[in-house]
Amino acid sequence: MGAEAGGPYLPGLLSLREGPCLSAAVRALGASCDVLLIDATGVDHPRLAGLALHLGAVLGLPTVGVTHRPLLAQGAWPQDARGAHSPLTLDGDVVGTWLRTRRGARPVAVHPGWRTTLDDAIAVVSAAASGHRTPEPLRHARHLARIARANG
DNA sequence: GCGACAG
DNA sequence: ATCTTGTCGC
Repeated sequence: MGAEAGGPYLPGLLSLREGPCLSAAVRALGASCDVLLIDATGVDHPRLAGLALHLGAVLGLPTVGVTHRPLLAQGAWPQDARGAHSPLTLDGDVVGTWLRTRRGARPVAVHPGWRTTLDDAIAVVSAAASGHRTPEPLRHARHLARIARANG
């Protein structure tokens, strides 16, 4: 599978670098899915078009984004309780939410993506986290990426 | 020119 | 992202 980056990493232009490779990879799977969990933002973007939204539009698949921190949006952290969440706003609009996936760990930023709502996003990330800060699918993907990188 | 803005 | 060091909880 072609794994060439589409360009250098530049804040706001992540989809230019990761988009081509990711869309090709998802298509290569040849399998259907209910929703794609993307390590990127949605409307929280300089042009309101983060990679989670971009990829979902290109593939025609629902997406939910989750990142360590917001790109431009801001919001106070929720209380330190599992499942607690607080809004992330950009120019007065709620574009995502902080979500405490695990007690004692800093919250993750959750972003509604292509054809998903804020509630959908929270539900998907909460269910996928299951006790860990990072959703299991993303931890698994990173694990596989490390192994692939170690080989050739 | 500098700062910072996903990864 | 990637790297290193230190701390905490299971």
